[in-house]
Amino acid sequence: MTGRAKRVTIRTVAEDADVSVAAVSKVLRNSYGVSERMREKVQASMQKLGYRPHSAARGLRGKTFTIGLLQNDLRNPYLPTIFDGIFKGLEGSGFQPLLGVGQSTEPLETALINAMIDRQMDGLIMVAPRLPGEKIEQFAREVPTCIIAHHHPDEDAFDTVNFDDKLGARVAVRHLIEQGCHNIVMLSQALPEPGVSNVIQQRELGFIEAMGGLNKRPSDAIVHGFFDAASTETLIRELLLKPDRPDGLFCWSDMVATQVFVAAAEIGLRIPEDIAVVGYDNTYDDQLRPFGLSSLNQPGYKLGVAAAQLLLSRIEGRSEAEHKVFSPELIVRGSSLRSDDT
Amino acid sequence: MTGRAKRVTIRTVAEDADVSVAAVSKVLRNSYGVSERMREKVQASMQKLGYRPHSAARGLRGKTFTIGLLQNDLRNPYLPTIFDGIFKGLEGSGFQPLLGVGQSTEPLETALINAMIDRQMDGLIMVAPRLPGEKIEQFAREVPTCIIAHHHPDEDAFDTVNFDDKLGARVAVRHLIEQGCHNIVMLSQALPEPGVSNVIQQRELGFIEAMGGLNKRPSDAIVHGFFDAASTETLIRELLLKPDRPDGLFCWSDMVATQVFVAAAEIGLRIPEDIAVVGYDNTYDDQLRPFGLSSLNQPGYKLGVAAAQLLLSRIEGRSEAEHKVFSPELIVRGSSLRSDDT
DNA sequence: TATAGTTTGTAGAACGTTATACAAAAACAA
DNA sequence: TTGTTTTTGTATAACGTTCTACAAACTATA
Repeated sequence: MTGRAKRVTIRTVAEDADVSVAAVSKVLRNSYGVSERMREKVQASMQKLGYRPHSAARGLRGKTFTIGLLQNDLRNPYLPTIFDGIFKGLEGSGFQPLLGVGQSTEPLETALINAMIDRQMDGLIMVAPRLPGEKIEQFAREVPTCIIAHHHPDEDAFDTVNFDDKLGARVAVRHLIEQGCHNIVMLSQALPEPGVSNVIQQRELGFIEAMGGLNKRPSDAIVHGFFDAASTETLIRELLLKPDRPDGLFCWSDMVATQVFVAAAEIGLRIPEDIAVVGYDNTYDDQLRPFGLSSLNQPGYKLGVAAAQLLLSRIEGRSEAEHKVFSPELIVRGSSLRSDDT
Repeated sequence: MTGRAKRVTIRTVAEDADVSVAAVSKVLRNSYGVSERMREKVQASMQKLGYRPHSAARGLRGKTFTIGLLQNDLRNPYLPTIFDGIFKGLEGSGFQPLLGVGQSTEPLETALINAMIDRQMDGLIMVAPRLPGEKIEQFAREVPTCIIAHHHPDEDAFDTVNFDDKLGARVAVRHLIEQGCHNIVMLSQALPEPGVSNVIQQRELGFIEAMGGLNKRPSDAIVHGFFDAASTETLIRELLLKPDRPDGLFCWSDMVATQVFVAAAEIGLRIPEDIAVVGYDNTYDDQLRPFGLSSLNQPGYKLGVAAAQLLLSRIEGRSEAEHKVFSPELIVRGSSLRSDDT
């Protein structure tokens, strides 16, 4: 009954406004050489017919006005703040962001980025990609690219936006030392493929630097969790039950920090008296307030806005790379604050 | 230095394999009329040159092999389970899922869906859309569509996949009554635009049904929270501090339920002794175990897989609508379990 | 009034596919 | 052999845009 209506194309508009197809296209892209009278006539027709440009067709020639966003972990509560920033930064630019989920493996990530390039997207923002630098560089040569949360300070094929992860780790360690911790351990995460560009690796490096003064082999002071929560939990339990269990724990993310809370409670260890805990990302601001988790605040929103702006300017033609680095800030709460009178 | 390499097209392949463009296209779509010898020759060339079809170009004629996913709330921890299911269900189909974020307002959602249609996507899966039924129906006539978590049992323009939300609410209320609660309140959420298709509304309806026997006006028994966490928190506090505060709370989602935990702890109310709490979605399985939140389990994974399959079959040509409804299951934990010996 | 701009509009090739219509070759039947 | 099918491969018109070249109509200048 309701016959699939024929799409309104640039041609339909041209006929309706009684001008050439080329004219309509010009109006659309507001390029040089259209009289006021014509512009109005054409715009009226577009309005009337409800014309919307067909981006697949556009893609064949020029832009698709689409930005590809690469994300790996839908569950990480830190990431939405980044996306909020990206959306904000893209608002009003006419570019439509679309998100692809890489599921944390290199082949899937590669396939996804290829898919985006095949769909002729105009720019890419990757959040914490798993891909090695050379691969990203290769892609970046095909399409304007901006990377969030992956350190490539010397790269010139693409832009990066980061918080200073080394600094964050150093600040955390210093704080734990000030609180009287002697046996500080970092709860990190095993990387599928290690590389200094990785945010976690950077935090490890900062941790090692800051621990330089302590008499402990760094390798012993870093424990690597896993990607799935269950195995990480076992690991945490083991760590907390060891005879020489740590009295200070620096967690690579708030997510694992909450797991520590759970495990500690079940084992009967007090936080911060028995173990002081510092997390990372300052998520869970509302939801887990009673835990009072100390954490490094690094508003993802900032990253997102900056990335969007960089990408837009690159699409506009900029070709020298820019690398933005923001500084995280330690928010001290109950989980690491011991009364100074011991 | 590294000149942007020219893209390998179907034409390049044709030349390399020394056949016609049409032939390559046929191989690509494995359509009728290709000899074994030719198929091999062409595939070898494609392999050698690393050919990848250009979907923007494809879109101009036929399919783009892209599925649009509509999501509204990146922060809801329940949704990733749905997406896992969708990804799984789409795996190996050759369709690439891409996610758009609607940000919970109707105009943005409409714009987003239009953007997807303009990009010539082959199918749409919308998760808990804000759009009214007629609008969805309109879109569904342009492109195969499947809706998750929105009840439209009589619709025939698109498919739906849901858990039975009324049932879940009824089960929750019955359980609370069995646990001796007399003053049961539902903590719901204000809807931007109400409609029975909405999941939350359905839960309210189920709640009212089950409360039928109790001597309280339903309108008093349902409290509506807000979209932002902060205002909802204030509301919860007020509710818990009222002289006739509830002794049983049915929360529309685990997210608000955790807020209740926080507020109760700060006010000094015990769960479940003072208030029994039942949540919805059974998220936070790992992370909040110590809270022991009773909740309605409704694995999103199932929804996702089913939706993907329905969509694929619709793309294949099915035209009669299908409406799948699964049953949620109450998982009883400490937050609502009172020892029976009073 | 010529001549040289400048402004306004149009034709039409191109982008990388798909798919229809058809020609050529091979296989079969009489 | 001759005709009839069937198989295999090709030429080419779309699809909806963009954009370069160019023609036509004005304006300004000499």
